[in-house]
Parts: sequence; structure tokens; C-alpha cells
Amino acid sequence: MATREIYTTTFDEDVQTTTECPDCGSSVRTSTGETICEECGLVLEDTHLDRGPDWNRYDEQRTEKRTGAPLTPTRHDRGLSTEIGRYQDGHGNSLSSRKRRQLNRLRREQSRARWQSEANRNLGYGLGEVRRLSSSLGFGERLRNQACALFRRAQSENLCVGRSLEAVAAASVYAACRCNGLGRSRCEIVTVARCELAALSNAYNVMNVELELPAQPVSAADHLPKLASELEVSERVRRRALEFVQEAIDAGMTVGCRPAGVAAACLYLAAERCELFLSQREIATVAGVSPSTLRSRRDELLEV
DNA sequence: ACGATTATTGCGTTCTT
DNA sequence: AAGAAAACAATAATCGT
Repeated sequence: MATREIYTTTFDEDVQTTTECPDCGSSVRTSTGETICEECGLVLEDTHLDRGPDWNRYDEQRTEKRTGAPLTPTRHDRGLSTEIGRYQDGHGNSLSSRKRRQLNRLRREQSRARWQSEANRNLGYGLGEVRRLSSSLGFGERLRNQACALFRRAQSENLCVGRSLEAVAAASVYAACRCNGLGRSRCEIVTVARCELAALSNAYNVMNVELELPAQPVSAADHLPKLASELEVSERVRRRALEFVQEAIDAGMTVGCRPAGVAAACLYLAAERCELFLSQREIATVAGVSPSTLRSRRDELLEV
């Protein structure tokens, strides 16, 4: 295969970049086409204009190899593939029927070789599923690529045998969430996945052990960014809630409780202290817990 | 909307086969 | 060792104010 350099995106220098998060005012980080607030995790922009390779520079000496689609981990063959055409040769002339039959055979053989094995076919299908899940969950590019990388690892470690590819794909997506401290639950993933909750859990558990994922236990703090942004509370409330969460953890009262419930109660109290009176139901609903859970967590919190 | 009370669920433990 | 059962805590549902 001809030498091919990994293509890196270059942005024009005059591209406008926001340096402050409109939500909480702290600095933002831009990487791989995604702009994220460091503090609250708000995704400001996740699809930068692709100022891709310069396709039209045929008249110049092409010393740098800049053509071709970007290499991407989300395609089974990293975006590299070749198709054999049907009706024209390399100069645009039409083909004789004999030549055409020959090319048909060639194409058939080539398409078999392209999916070198069953494993490759599965990888292509699985990565497609990961992409689908990622986009329906509104992931940015970085997170999606991580999920795809996890799926590749799972497949190369033979974790797919005896499990459905859909389950492993969903587990990869969930694992990417866990490794990044996102407060997404398995149930949320299952609503868009093509597998049962039990299958997802099984696949995730085995991935967690075999791949030694750097997944931390879900903390109540992980739920705060999403809650705060959906309820559109001020930065003061947000910080106050985070303090409450920390206090609750230090007091050891979060053990055995649903992190989302703790987060909901902390946010409820924090809002109250800042003269913002949100109803229990409102907060509980977006947190995915019942109002009574919120109340019992709050009562425990008030004892500290 | 909130609080109190009751019902349900989930899960590790213990007992049985 | 595998399954059943009693027990417990957290959560959800319901009702009264």
C-alpha cells in the first residue's frame, strides 16, 4: 500500500473561538472539533466546519500527501477502501462486454477480500451501531470515537462471542460515558439501543473487567451538570449544589443511595437558598427519580 | 405542592436441598 | 453448589392537607 499519512485537521487562523462559557463563565476547551466548557461540561459546539483536505490542487506539486478522506476510527477499515467501477476504464472509455464480465468477477473477489473475515464484517456492523447510538444520544465527535475505540478493543479481545453485537455496541457507548464521568444511566442508553438492559449490563460488566476500564463509580456530582443546564439555574445555585454534594459524600450519607436522587436533593436545597423556588416534582422529573426520593434525601441532608 | 403513610423493588444474606 | 426464602433498605405510589 502506498504511504499514507494520517490526516490532521487544520483550522484557519481567523476562525472565531469562544473563550468563555455563556453558562458559567469559565474557560472552554476546544479539541477535535468539539468545544466543551471545562467547568460544567456544556457542549458549546460539536460540529466545526470541516475545512478538509484541499481537493483541487492538481496543478501543483503534491509533495505532501493530503488527499483522501480523513482516517477515522469509526469506519471498519478506518475509511480506506477501494471500489471497482462498472462501466468505465481509467480513461473514461466504456468497456467491452468481455472486459465487463471480467471486472464483475474481480469486483466480487475484491469485495470478499475487503471483508477479510467474519470478524471484519462484525466490526463494520458494530461500529455502525455505535455511530448510530452516539448520534441519537447527542454525543460529540470525541466521545463517539472513544466508544468506537472501545468496541474495537472488545472485539479484538473476543468479548463478542456469545453476545449480540448490538449489546456490545451499546455497552461500548455506556462505557465511554462511565469513563468520562457522564451521568448517563444504562436505562437511557437502552431506550435507543437494540438490546435488553440485561444484555447491555452483561456486556459492560465483562468489558469493565477484561479491558480494565478506568471507570469510576457514578458520583452524584456527575448528575449536576445535566440537571443544572436542563433547569437553567444560575451559576451560584450550581456551585452551591456541588458543595452540598461534597458535604453529603463526606458525611457518608450517599452510600447505597441513587446518585441522581442525591443530586436532585442537593440542587433543590441549593436553589432554595438562592431564593429560586423550584418544585420538587420538576427537579425529580428531570433527575429521573420520584419526588419522595428527593424528599428523603433532602431530610437526611438537613441533618448535617 | 408538600408531607406522611403504604406498597413495591432490588439485592445481599442465610438457609435448605 | 444451586436455588429458595426471609429480611432489609431504598424507591415509588398513594392519600390527605
